[in-house]
Amino acid sequence: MGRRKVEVKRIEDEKTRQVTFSKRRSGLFKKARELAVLCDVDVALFVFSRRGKIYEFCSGDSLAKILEHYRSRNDEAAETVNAQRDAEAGRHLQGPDIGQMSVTELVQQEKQLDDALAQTKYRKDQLMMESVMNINEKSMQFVHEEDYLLPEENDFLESEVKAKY
Amino acid sequence: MGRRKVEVKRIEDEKTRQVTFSKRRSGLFKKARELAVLCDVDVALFVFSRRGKIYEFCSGDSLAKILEHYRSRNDEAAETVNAQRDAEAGRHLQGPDIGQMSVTELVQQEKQLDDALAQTKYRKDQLMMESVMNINEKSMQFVHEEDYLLPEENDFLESEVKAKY
DNA sequence: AACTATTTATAAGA
DNA sequence: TTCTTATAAATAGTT
Repeated sequence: MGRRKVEVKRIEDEKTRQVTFSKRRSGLFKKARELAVLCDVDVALFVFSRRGKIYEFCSGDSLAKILEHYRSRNDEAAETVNAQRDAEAGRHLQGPDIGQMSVTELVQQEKQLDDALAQTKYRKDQLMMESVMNINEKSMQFVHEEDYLLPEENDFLESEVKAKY
Repeated sequence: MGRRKVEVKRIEDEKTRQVTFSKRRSGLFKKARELAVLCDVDVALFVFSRRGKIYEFCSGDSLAKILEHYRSRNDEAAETVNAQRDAEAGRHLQGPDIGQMSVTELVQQEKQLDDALAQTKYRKDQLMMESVMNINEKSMQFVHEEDYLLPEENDFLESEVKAKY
């Protein structure tokens, strides 16, 4: 949005970077406030400059109130998850108590869960695709294979299969 | 930015509000990321929908590390313990072998991982926000971006604020 | 979920 | 730094 289109990568020229920081920071806070007001939601925004300045925006209530609200919801979610885990008799995910973990640990845990989830989904899709292919081989032999070589048809098949589960 | 100029006040029509929320939320997160990248600063953004869903953006892991460091700077022993636990984090999520599971089991596992992931994110966000609050409390001054609407005063406030961390 | 008329943000320049 | 302005980007209402 300016005289020229700009690539999204670190601005090397310090003066330009500083000016851009100032302008865009203002714009970002303005938009954060607008989102909060227009859509009646809570927004918390923090920007930490390299020199250690902190710029903060918190919609409406104080951050403390938002956090309190957030905490109660979190606790509810925790109860649900814990109850489920107890019911499962520890069959699967025996991790450390999340409540005791540091931010760094939680970030790491989040990555691992993301990985595990991706692997699980991949394996699940793999199995399901195998099943579908078996069905096709056994009951749909009248279909010409060339039909599936068309990109559109292929994409269609893939997405439909995934969408069902 | 649209067919009409829009007043910055709560959108009463629910459907419109929902659509606007979706659009503007995307835009806000995009701009948050751009600011972080272009200006090489840390940004943390939390949006809480009315239905309790949380959308968060944090630039890199660097912010988590900054916050974590800040949290534990008064407790060197804690850092050591945390580091040890970090190293061991990978051992905690020992589930059954995915390769041996059926589709049904995989679906169940996926749900559990989803839950665990959600829980982890909640807790991470909670801790991050607590950390930010601690920083704000300890640095006696910070920028109130609520004052954004008063450009002159905002500039005055902004000029000399520095956080200690 | 796309489209497009407009408004808004902002990169350069003064 | 502040203002100006050409241009890019976001988005409100529409389909």
